[in-house]
Amino acid sequence: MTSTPLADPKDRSDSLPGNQAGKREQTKLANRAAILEAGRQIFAELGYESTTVRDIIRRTQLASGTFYNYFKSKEEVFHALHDDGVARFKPLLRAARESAGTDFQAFMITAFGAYFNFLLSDGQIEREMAATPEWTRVRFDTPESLALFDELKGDIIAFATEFKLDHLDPELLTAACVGIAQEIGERLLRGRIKDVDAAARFAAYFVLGGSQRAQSELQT
Amino acid sequence: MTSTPLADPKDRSDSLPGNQAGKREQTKLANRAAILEAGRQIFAELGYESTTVRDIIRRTQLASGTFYNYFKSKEEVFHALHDDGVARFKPLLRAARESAGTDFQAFMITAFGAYFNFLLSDGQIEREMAATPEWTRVRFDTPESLALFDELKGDIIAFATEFKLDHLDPELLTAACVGIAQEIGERLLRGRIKDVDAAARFAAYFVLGGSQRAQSELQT
DNA sequence: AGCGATGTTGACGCGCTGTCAACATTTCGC
DNA sequence: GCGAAATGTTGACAGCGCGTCAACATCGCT
Repeated sequence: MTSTPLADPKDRSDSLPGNQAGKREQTKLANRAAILEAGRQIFAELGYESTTVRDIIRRTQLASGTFYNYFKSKEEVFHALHDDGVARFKPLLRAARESAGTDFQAFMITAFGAYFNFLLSDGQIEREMAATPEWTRVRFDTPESLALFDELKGDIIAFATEFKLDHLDPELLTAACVGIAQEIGERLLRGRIKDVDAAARFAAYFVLGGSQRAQSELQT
Repeated sequence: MTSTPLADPKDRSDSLPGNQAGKREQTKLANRAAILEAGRQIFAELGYESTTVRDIIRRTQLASGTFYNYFKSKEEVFHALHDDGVARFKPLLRAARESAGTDFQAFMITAFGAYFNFLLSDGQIEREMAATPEWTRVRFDTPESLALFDELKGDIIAFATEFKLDHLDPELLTAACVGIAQEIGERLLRGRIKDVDAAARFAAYFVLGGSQRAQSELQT
């Protein structure tokens, strides 16, 4: 990086109304957005495995080489889209925590419900499964989603402390919650399970009862 | 080029009296086995995504075209290996059911324990994860594994009936068990969780308590 | 031995990948 | 404004994996 010390390099935005950034900056944003949008569509149409970088770039006005100015591979596009989803879901989880206060049960019901509804309505990438052969799945754990898991783990630890579930490994507890959410969520997406609210309540009570039972049995 | 014939042509093993199957049949078996074994190795070394059909066939003595006489794609090889694993695990699950009799708790502990130990010792393909970047997973639901799920679902239904858990959707219950097993199993494989037996007991008690709680709360 | 059946071989055409030199546009000092 | 440098775009290209297929080798049977 050449650190151009002469004059402020990027201060072209001199309080001009409407003129937000340099043209270069604008098209960069636009191109990136175009690639992401094209990727979203193609992944939903062809599934992750079958789509190629060419498929994505062909849906835009850009040349093939340009793709690599923005992403290293289709995987990176998928990651970006996935992280987008995580970012959209995060506030929902936080809302669940805040509205629940210290009520573990309320938290669980709201959180599972939020996740399942999110999958069905907003989970743009997750729909990719619909185009994917029944038997294949690709799943990514981006730093972004790991951060979400950690946040969830924090919540779970807080409640576990509150309810004196002190014999439970938070790692195991979080894993169980995530696994349940994943597996039921997938069946909801595939239409193998229909009733979203019932599923959320089931999952929530399952976790509650499971935690208590594990706690009492694992006293040592 | 190495004009190495596959099985040396001069091997007139027909002198052996106990030679039952035709030579054709034998080499077919041998070739298939060679491809599968090569696939097992390569998948473990490179991970599913990065390995190519060429990588697999290159590790054998066969020509590239021959691969397609046995499998349509690397995916099909992976499926076969996966089904192999399922077939090896199935008896363990059955043993768990039989040794447990009508004891739901014993069944769950044994079953989870069997699965986790299987993953760590025998789960040949699942090791593929070790070579896979931290954040990518590919998972397959072959007919074979779906059959296993169904068998498990049958067991769960039986116990649910026995214990009058009649308000629980078996689909949800099975999904929860599978999700827990998957997620904890993965953490075991990645070394994020260490104690296998503790994990099995946790999972078992979690399912027991979860089922009961969900049953009593979902009375309507 | 001889002949059809069956399996193997590797070269081929195709499409995708990632790169790069040539080109176009923007930015900035003057 | 103007010209040069910085920055971004383009599409052609070499490399490689894919799946096919005609030629070939081997087997099984009479």
